Amino acid sequence: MPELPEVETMRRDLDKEVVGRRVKSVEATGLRTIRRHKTKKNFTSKLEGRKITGVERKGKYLLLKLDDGNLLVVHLGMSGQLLRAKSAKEPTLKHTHVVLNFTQGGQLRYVDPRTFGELFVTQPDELAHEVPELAHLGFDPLEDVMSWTKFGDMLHEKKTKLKPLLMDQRFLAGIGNIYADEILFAAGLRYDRDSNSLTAQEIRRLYRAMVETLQDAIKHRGSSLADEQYRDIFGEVGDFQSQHKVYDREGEPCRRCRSPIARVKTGGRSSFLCEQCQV
DNA sequence: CGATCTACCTGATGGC
DNA sequence: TGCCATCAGGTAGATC
Repeated sequence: MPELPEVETMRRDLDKEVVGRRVKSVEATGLRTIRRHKTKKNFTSKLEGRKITGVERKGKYLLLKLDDGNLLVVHLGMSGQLLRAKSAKEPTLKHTHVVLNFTQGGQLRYVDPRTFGELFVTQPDELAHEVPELAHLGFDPLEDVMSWTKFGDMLHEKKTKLKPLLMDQRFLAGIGNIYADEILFAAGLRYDRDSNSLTAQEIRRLYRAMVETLQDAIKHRGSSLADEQYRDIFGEVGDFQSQHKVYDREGEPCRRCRSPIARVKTGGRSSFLCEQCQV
């Protein structure tokens, strides 16, 4: 579910809402969400008594810094939500797997119906060998400065289709199925273009489309689709879906040329595009 | 190496 | 009303 804009929206709100708070106690229901820890106690004991000192994001991962130097790593998978509760009395949603109780009152809850997401506590210097998928993340399109010419060199080094490359977290960190389609439309490029076939102008357009689309989506607090499964930490839906040019718009007129948006299946997932505007 | 499939899960939706 | 198939913002691992 959540891609870079949704995770960044949550990061900014968490920075205001939970940084400076101390964890009094932790409730973990079941082991699946905290599967990197062998026991519940092994997870909860690393959080209890700790103060949260900062919140960072790497790609789609949230990293909550603790005052003992450790990190609480959160990956939301397809259906994970972090929700700020002002008190324990607020009704608990089904599929609530982890609850952090703060000393000053209030909670942070992790809810995840499909349980693809996970939480774990680790030491920063052990990230590299304990969490290879995080250590091997590609560059973050908003955090890491890169010239479009360097970006072009990286595209030319790969011999793969454009969309899978944009979504490859080891190449670029944070882009998923929605934003890959939106970025490709904004750049006027098809999902199945060979990454080493782009002209200098197309590379520049793609780089610009990537940065602008992601920034725009953050301004709109991310995308919530029909099921409204993406919610921010206050339980509110995002607004960027109203700005989508192609994603989930099969058969609707292209906002640029009026021809119907097409939907194709590739690699088991849907891609949306305008056959006229994307070449 | 790249492309494609499978598995991990629950829940919503649509056809019959 | 129910039953079944299909689909969903992610990722890793197997296979060809």
